[in-house]
Parts: sequence; structure tokens; C-alpha cells
Amino acid sequence: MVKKPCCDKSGLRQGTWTAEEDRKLTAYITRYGCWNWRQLPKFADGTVSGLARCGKSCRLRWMNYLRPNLKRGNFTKEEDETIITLHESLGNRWSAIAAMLPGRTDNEIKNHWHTNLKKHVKHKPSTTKLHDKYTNNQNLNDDHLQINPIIPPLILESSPPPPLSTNTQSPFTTTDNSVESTKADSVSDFWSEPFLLDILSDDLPTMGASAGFEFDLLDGEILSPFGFYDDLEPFSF
DNA sequence: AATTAGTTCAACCGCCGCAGC
DNA sequence: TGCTGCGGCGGTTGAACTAAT
Repeated sequence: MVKKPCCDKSGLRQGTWTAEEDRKLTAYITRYGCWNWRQLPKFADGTVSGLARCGKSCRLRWMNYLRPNLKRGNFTKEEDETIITLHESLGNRWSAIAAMLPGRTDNEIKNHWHTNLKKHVKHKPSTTKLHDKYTNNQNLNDDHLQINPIIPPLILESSPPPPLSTNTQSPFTTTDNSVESTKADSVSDFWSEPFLLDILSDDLPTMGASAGFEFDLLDGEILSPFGFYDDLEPFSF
């Protein structure tokens, strides 16, 4: 699972994400959204936070693993049938297939296909209900939407950047040193703050809704598929 | 218990399309 | 029109894990 557990030439980490990196990335995106993946690591450079990852790596980690509402675990028979059917229709368009399976990522589906479904399909061509449904329906896209409404984007593309300063000028389109330093300070403040869930309990539902996703709440606890919220104090609204 | 072979899946790489200038 | 930067996608890799011998 680990390709290169060392740093590359630019000093950015590669390889497996640590729980701490996960926590920081989740906290940052949950709070601020992701306005720019490639800029994000600059706000989280190693000198400040230890989150020295390239933007692509951050995006991948978030999209495939940290994002809320992701399903983990085995694929259901229904999901398998859906994947097989959609693959017959769409080919290796994993992202399109993933869009029809809420909670599943393209990477996960791709892996599942190559490890399980591909060989299975070779021996047993699909004749499922879904297959019949799709093959009898010319308007594939509309039909997909009816079956599995595409969940809204989970990334806050237009979400506000970190509170850098009172300067109304966008801090991301300038190289002004004062702004840069303010930005760094702000990021430093963010990372040095207690984890967001400790301090944002009142804001979390609203914030999550505005970001296009939901937090699963049960008896005041946040349900995380990854467990790194587990150590946090439960909170109430 | 040790070794080998096969499987899984997180992560990386390179390419592409789009938007802004 | 071309350039640049970005997000996103699909293919691929390879360490970790599991089963078989």
C-alpha cells in the first residue's frame, strides 16, 4: 500500500498518511473547505503543521478516504450488479460509475472491479434486473439520476478561505509579503488551535450543511468511519 | 514454523479538458 | 490563439496481508 515512504526532492511527504495528517487535513477542509487543492499544502507546510503533502495527494486522500458519508467495507450484491451493469454501458469510466453509487469512490470501485468483478463477469455475463432496465432504456443518464441521485459535491469550491486578515483583497492572488505572513500566521493559528470539533460544536451542523455534506450524529457523537473522532469529547447542541 | 504465491487496496503518475488571462 | 494553472480521471504500482504448501 505504500509506494514511497520517503520524501521527494521538494520535501513533501509521500506514502501512507498518518492518523495525524488525516486529522489535520480533515479539520482544515471541514473548517475552510477546499478553495484550491494545490495551494492548500502551502498553508499547511511542514514548518507549521507537519502536513507536507502535495495538493493532489491531499485531494486524493480526502476524496477516497476522509470524505464524510463514504461507505467502507464490502460491496453489497446490489452494488456489484450496479457496477457490472454500468461498466457494460460506460466502460472504464470509474468516476461516472462512482457517481451512481453514493458513498463509493472511483478508486474503490476500480479496485473492486479489478480484484473481484472482472473475473466474475468473464464467467458469467450480467443478466441482472438492472442490466435489463438499462439496456431497455435509451435515456441512460436520466434513469441513473432517478435510481441514485448524484450526491452534491462534497468539496466547498466556493467556500471562504482561511481567515487571513481584514484585508479585503484576495490573499490568493497576490504575493505581497505582508499578506503572506498574515496567511502563515493564520494557518499557524489554525493548526495550533485545538481540533475543530472541540471548539466548533455549535457551528458544526450548519457548517456541514453549508459545505454540502452531513455529519452523522448519534446521541451527540460524531460517527466517523475511521475512528479518529472517537477520542473526542461528545458534544451536544 | 517457514516459505512462497496470490490478493488487496492506498497511493502515485501522467495525461486531459477546462477556465482565465 | 496560445499559455498557464488547476481539478479530475484512469492506469499502474508495490507494500501489506492472507492463503497455500
